[in-house]
Amino acid sequence: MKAPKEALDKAIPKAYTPADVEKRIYDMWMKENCFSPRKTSTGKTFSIVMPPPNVTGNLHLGHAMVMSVQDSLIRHHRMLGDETVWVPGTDHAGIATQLVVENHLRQQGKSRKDFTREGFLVKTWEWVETYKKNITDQLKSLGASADWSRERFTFDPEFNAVVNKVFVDLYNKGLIYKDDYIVNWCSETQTVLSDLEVVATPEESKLYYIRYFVKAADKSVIVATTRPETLLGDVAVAVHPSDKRYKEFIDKTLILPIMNREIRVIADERVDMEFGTGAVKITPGHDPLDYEIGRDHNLQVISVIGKDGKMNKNAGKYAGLEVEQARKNIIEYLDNIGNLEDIEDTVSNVKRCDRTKAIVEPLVSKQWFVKATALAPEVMKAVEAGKTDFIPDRFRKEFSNWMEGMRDWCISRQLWWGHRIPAYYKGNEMIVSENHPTEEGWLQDEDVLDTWFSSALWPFVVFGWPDKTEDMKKFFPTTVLETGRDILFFWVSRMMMMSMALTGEVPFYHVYLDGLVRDEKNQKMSKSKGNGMDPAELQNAYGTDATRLMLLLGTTPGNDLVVSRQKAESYRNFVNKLWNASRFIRMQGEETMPYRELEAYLEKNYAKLNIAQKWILSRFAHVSQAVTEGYATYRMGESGTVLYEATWNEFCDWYIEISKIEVNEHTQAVLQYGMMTLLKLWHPMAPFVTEEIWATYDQEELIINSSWPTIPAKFINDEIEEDFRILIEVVRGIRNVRHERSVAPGKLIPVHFVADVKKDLLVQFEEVLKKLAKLSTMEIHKGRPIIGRKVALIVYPFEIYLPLDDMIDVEAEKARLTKWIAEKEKERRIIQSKLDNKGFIANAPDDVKAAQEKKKQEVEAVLTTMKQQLADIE
RNA sequence: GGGCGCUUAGCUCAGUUGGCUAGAGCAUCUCGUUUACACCGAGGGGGUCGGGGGUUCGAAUCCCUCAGCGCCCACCA
Repeated sequence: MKAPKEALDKAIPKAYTPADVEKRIYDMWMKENCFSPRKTSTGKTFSIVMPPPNVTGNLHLGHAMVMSVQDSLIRHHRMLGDETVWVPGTDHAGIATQLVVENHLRQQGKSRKDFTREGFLVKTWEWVETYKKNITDQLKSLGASADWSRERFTFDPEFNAVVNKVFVDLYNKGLIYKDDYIVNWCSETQTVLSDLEVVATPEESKLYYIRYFVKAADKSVIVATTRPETLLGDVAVAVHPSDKRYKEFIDKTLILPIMNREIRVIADERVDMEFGTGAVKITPGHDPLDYEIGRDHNLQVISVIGKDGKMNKNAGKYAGLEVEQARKNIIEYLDNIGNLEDIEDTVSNVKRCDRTKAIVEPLVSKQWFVKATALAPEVMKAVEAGKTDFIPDRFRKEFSNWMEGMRDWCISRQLWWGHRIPAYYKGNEMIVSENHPTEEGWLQDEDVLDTWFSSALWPFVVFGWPDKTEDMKKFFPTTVLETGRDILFFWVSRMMMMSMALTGEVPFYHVYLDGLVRDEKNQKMSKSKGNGMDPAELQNAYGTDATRLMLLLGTTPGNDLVVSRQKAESYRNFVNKLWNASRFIRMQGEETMPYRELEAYLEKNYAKLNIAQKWILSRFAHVSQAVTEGYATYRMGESGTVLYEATWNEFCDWYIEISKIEVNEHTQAVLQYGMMTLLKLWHPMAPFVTEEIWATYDQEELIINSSWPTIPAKFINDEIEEDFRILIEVVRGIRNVRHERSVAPGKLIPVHFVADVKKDLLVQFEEVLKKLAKLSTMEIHKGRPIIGRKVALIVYPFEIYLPLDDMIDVEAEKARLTKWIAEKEKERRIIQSKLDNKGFIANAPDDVKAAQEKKKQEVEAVLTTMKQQLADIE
């Protein structure tokens, strides 16, 4: 029943071309509704909420990695038979989106100010709609098997309603409040930022030493500052209470230069005696620490810098100047009046806006806050109790540390794009309400909420919370949250806080954190560096499956991943290998059987299978277990590596090659079963190519809907695996000798085996050995054959002699044997020393001891033979 | 200033609770037009697991220490 080879040859192209199949397959999955949860037999559920990408963002490789990991988990669990759901969506990304839209407007010569708030929002929604399509299309191109019927947007109207409700609830519970506080102000975006959105970087700057005189005395204190312009807002000078230098000054009154204001010297332990002069000027209006010290000492707050980044009316004659200019003028003036003592070069931490890189000015302002300090303890309790764990575990500690030291979370933003704060004002009255008050005269708060406020609700809002929906019951808490480690604090912590506060439960049982994606030079990829590799480009060049494999294999959770075109290429090659392996199989015969029937058939006929067939089935059983285990423990990188090796180095290199030599009535069944098993095991990671190949096997269902392999226990056969390993080594050994002796590739040579045990193995495998090792004749002896000059090698328990009379170089042979013996002797010594060690005998587990014992026997047998051989040759 | 991570073959990395003669891919060298695949096949070379010390019968794996690199947090003006 040989297949019409030429026909198939034409039908199945020699190389896999991803571009031809990916879109078609994805559309088919959509059409067949493959991504919705299905009620199944296991009774288990598996749910993931997709970290919503910024709606205006472009998908980069970091996203691609996160999505690939999630998709493979989802596909795996779907195949396991769990009721599986992956909820997709996008984030309205307040500040980022607003900046993008403003940029577009700028290119058209317009600015936000040319629009009314409503007009600007209309414009923004237009942009968002086009961007959203763009990003979801990219997600789909990656193969994301998310349930698109559930797609959400963090700023859709329903979401907005929930946000309002949550805000009101938390406000009523005192967990949201409005207060004056020193906040981070970005003068470029004209909004406050949370602590997390501010990055401090060391920058060169000057340290100015300024003298403040004591009132009505001939004494003075010198303070050091990097920001002399804030002097105008000074309300005190602080020293450490135990600083002997300043003991006499405490509670004395100083005259603030320029302003000639009377300020007091106070003592506070937060002052660092080592820094500068040990005396620090206190400006509660423009420094977080000063603000706290000021608060504790009941000091006044004087703001001298306005939200526009200019000196304000409190700055006297400097009012209206840019900060930089004011600084210059002030220093000049202080120098003139003799109060400037010194200027020193220094490096200080400058805080900049994470997004715009503009300098962030600390200033006091009335803002809305979430009382994170009250929410954090519940989260920490849950984490300590192990309700949520972290993969890898080290992030648990990092998370807890951060939670512990957290300050309240500033949630108001002076932006237009975002959930507007549901607070309303009339005169001095304020109400917080889900809906706009019906009476006349109430004006809504102008500010919007930090984007992360709504993202924090994502894991339950997408399931219909606050309603008690079926979905909530079934899918919440979600099984695992996977995301980049860079948003552990931004997002993960806030979801935890909100979830504990609102639902009383953790939002997810596992948090899986990815590392960062880096380029070949080990640099973090980013748009600003211009080294970002575009996933779409890689997908086009090498295929989506190859791109995914690159991101999934050889990685460990939490560790950064270096990507390169070279890597993508090698996975493209692998995908092609898979394709061709199947191509070969399909060229052998057109008949196929449903997977399960095939499995049952092989089980029934197991006894009649040959050794190679039993071997590969056993290997599949073990590999399948290892792959499954990898998924279960969130070590998919390992699953992939194991599979890769099994596919290429075992199935393709050995089994397929042997199947060409040793054909029996079960060959087709084993080949097809093996191939289909591989396809199933690969499907979660390489969905497109596996679905495409699967289709050639004429199965009753799509691979995406098929079940995860559970190889019959009957197929496990450790003894056969061991025997087969020996046969592989025999072949390798002979090939090695041939190569070393430059035996012409096609030349057949005779071989003699000495086999005192396991002779059957050689007999059974004779045909295959002859073909694989290019042997003319094969004789199997007991005891030692006498066949003249020969090359000897030993693959325990066999001795192998190749009578290459015309090619034997006696000296070379002696050298080879001597070297080999030396190596074996060394090995024997190591083993012997272990066995002689009474500690080893007493403490090592039995299987370790038995293995050493066995190895010793083997080594000794080998040594005896080789020494004989060496003597012979001489 | 605190906290964390990394250092294994030329490059990129695996290595689960200590039990190997330390693995893979890419690169490199030799050979090969065997009808699945040159996006291939066969064979080889290459590592005292960053240095030092310790625990142990046994350490790439656990502890201490030093060095280099990287990340996170923080109110040194």
